[in-house]
Amino acid sequence: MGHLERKKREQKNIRGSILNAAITIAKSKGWNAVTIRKIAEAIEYSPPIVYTHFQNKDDLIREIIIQGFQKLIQTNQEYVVASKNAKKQLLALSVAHWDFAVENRELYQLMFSIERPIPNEEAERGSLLIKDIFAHVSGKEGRELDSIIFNWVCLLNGIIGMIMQFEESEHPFLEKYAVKPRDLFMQFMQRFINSIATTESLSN
Amino acid sequence: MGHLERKKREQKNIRGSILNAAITIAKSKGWNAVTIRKIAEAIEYSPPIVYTHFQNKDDLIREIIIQGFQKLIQTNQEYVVASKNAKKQLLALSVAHWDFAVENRELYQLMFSIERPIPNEEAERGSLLIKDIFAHVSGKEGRELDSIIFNWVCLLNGIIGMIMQFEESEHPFLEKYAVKPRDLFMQFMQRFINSIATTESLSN
DNA sequence: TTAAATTATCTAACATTGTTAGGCAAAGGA
DNA sequence: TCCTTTGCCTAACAATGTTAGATAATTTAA
Repeated sequence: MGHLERKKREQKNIRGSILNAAITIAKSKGWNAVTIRKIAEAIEYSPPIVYTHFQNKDDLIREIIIQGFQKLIQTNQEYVVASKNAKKQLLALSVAHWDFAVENRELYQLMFSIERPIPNEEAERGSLLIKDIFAHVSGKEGRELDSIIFNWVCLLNGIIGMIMQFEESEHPFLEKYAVKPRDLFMQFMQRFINSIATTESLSN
Repeated sequence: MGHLERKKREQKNIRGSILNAAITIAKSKGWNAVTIRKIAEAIEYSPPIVYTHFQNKDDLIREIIIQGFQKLIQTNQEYVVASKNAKKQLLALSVAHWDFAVENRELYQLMFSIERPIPNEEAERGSLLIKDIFAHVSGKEGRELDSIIFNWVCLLNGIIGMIMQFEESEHPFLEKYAVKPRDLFMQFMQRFINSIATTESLSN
């Protein structure tokens, strides 16, 4: 009866392998190339095995997204604890998103894709940390605070998505600026943070 | 030989019907349901007819996107000429995007989808009008001006995409605000515009 | 230990997709 | 009238997600 544990672990490993295989394929050939058969081939099982671990392909993708948000939350926390004052934490938070997006490009694109309206409790969970920091820097609360965070998220994902697109298509915009995309991004976010910061928090 | 003209027109009509059919299907069942066979059925032709007018499905979609940008540019112009001073024009420009996005929801999602890195000269063309207005309001030029416009576009599409997503998933965020999404959007954009406007243009 | 039952996995098939090859029939030109 | 071109179709291909049913392995019960 103690085998049940090992069994479950093995099952989970298959589940994990499926998820990993999907991400690996996406990394090298894009999400369009992520196919049940290719996943099966990668993990050396037959295609139907996927359906013993996921209801269908959408379910599989959703799982990847959820894990993505968990990972992002973790990155956020790591970056935030590394910086002292709240204003710097806000920039750190922004940069955390950027670095996550660069490191997990495909995953990020999936997570924030407009076409996939997936409401995620994970995202909700992560917003607690964010809310704290924003409250501190902006001095706002309640509705106004929500609105600022909303603004930030939009700006953040808008910029990241756009710079990524520019990079892919070798858009002249990036050449014009002789700075690295990451620095460019930081400039943008710094400006936004300054615009919402109280004069108090501006002093340091 | 004069028939050539009429013939071409008829050909173009098929082409147009294909595009229309694709958009109609997308409107009612989403882009995933846009399929060569369904398009063919809608226009009462056989599937291969599509390939006499488009190289492949991607080509068809690209064409839809290009026409979308042309339409958006037109909307922009209409809204801008209807407002007098530059600052109001800037808000008008923002609202034009919003209204276009609401009226052509699926098209908009397609046009600004992260997953589809399509560099479009059309978008470039439309940016001329935008650049003028921004230059006037912000008093900037060159690199700084580009950067502000970039910021605006990111914010704009970020907010629109996000509010749309919230609407679809009946996210509590929208309930908390007892305002209509459009008004909420205008608030956000107004704040941004104020933040970039020179003190000069702030006076009126 | 052995028979039964359960579980893990596979092979084979299905319908749906994009796409292409090849043919037919109408129209136009000689 | 015959030949060529054109417009369109039927039929097929391969790749996709997904399911049904069979088989092999393992666990349980006797």
